[in-house]
Amino acid sequence: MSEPRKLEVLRAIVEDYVHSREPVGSKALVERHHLGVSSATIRNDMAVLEEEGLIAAPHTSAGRIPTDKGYRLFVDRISQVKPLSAAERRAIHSLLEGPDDVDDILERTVRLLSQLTNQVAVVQYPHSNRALVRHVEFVQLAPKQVLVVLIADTGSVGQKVIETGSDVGNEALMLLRSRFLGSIAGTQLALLPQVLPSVVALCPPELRNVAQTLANGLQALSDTSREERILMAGTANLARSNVDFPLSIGPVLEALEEQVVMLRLLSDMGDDPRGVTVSIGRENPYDGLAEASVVATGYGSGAKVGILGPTRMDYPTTMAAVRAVARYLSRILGG
Amino acid sequence: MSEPRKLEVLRAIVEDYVHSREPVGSKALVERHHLGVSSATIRNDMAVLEEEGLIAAPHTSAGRIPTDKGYRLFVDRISQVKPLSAAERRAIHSLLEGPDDVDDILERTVRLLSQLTNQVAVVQYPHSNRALVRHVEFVQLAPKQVLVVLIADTGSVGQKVIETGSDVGNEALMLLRSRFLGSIAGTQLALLPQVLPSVVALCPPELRNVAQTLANGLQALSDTSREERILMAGTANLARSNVDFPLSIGPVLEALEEQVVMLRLLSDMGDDPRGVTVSIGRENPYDGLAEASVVATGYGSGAKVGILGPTRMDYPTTMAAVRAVARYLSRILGG
DNA sequence: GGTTAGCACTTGGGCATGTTGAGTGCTAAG
DNA sequence: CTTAGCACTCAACATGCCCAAGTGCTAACC
Repeated sequence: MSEPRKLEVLRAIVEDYVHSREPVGSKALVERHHLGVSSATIRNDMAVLEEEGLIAAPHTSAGRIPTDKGYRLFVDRISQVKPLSAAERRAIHSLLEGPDDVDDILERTVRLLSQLTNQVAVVQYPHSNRALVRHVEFVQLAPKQVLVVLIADTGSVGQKVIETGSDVGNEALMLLRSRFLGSIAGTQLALLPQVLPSVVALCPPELRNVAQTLANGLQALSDTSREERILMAGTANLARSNVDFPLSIGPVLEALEEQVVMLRLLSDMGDDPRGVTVSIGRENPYDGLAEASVVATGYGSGAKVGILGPTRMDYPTTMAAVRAVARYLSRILGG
Repeated sequence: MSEPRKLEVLRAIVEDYVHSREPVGSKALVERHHLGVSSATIRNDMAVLEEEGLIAAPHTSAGRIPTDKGYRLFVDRISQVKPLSAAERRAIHSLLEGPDDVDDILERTVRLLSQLTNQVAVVQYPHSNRALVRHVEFVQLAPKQVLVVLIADTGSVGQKVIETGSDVGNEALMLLRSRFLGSIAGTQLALLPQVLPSVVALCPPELRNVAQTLANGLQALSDTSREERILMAGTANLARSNVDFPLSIGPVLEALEEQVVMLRLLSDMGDDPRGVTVSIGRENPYDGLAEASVVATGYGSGAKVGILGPTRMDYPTTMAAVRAVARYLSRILGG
């Protein structure tokens, strides 16, 4: 049996199944694709594919459907990225226009991606490790409550209310503000842990406690700031594509709601040199996503964009869309 | 026929249907509820109820299910709010602990509410009309880009990137900042539209253009600030409760994703003096929610909290939960 | 008048049975 | 290695049947 044809058969099965949603049989296969052989030969090939765990039959007299492993092989070795249509390119281009506000851009991106792919789109807030501290503000909200605001030169703003053990006077707060600002303005957010202690140390002893608390707050802001948040759109697509599997949609929605799960998932997916990374079905660490695949890639300086959908999805097109969107996103937001 | 019993029958039908999910017949009714009459009598009553459009039969030989109108009557005149269980009270109480950060509180609230009711919970960011301007910051991001930050004394922070037509020097920006800050610090956000123009007018002529642009930005921030956003949780509950109606879940997810739709919906629901407002099925303006009900109420100074679920829901319990959560929310966040 | 028992009638759901068609695996020949 | 042929399997569909739940109606009852 010829190895190339075997792959060709797998490819045909995947493609047919993806858009018919029905197990595909040997006869239908030879009709729709002009492989130069008869259905009997295909049957033999399919038997082998099944033995190798690449396809499976729901029941005896049904056609075959790809397994997770089958999709994996398809994605890795067979499929080639499909170019986007002109309309799609245009839609992405129009992202370039409009306001430069990060929030706006991300929101529009995630919507666009969900429409492009008909899946749930997810985007992580951009990493701002290289971002520099632009401004620091301490605002007294209540006697023992201070709002700490950290503004980066990227335009990202982090805020947090912290409790100061004791009552800080407004003048003291102003003093601390200018101290902090003077010392850390212009430094990278990522370097804050190294810089902050010395600022605290230089404060007058009676303010040192408060200064430490504030420093902790700033620290926390720089860590968890916005890059630990995600935005998503198109959850309704889940209902559309899964009319036959209404069962599995619950766990998927749960996973999507748990930002922690999604962040974990996204960051666990290494960066494939080929452009996009795909995680298929049970390859996913989270059980609720056993019937789902994630197609994602990095953009900017390491944050992720991607989509989530049923394992039975059109990988080539989806991968193309994700890749294209990520590229534009990188371009707009800069490295 | 006695009017009170008729209502009693409707109540019984609603209650049974809500937790059995099956049309309820006359015989089952007399068995489960000790109404002092026979099934034949109930049948007569049911015929009347059907005539009045309060209940309907899916097909000839099936029991009856409540119509939207039936639920409406039930909610308005029959049901009495069920007291929460001790465990539920405890869960809500524990909201009082933990950080005072508005975002944290809202997030925990919405999660709690969705668990309490097994529905999708929605909460609108608190209205901050009474909020005072605490701080204003202009940060230059690029030659023609300025980040405008508006901080209120409630701890809410709004930010927006705006394009200034021309290049503003840093000194000019600092000047403008102190002008604005001096004039509007301490004023209510709601009053900004009246105050801002005079600030602009007092600026040196060469800066007036920029000042106007910045003022517009501030204006926009105070309008749309955060009260125009909503937070939600528990979308997975949709899948759970709707195993039989997998069809309708799509449109509902769409509606939930459109913050505009939800905001409209929430604000269209007047504030019922009895505590909570209910919008049932087709009473909802949005078509996708024709099979859904919304139970909501105001908290704090006018923002809304509530839940969304299938028309077939346990209204008394749900209403109790929403009301209780709203009360605690008001207490924590203050009027 | 309201209530009730009784009864004929409707109808969806469950079940057993039969039929069909897609699809397989195997074998033997090319 | 490929292919034609064939027996076999099995989900999906259809058909017919019966049953239980439920209704609406009528006539008697209090």
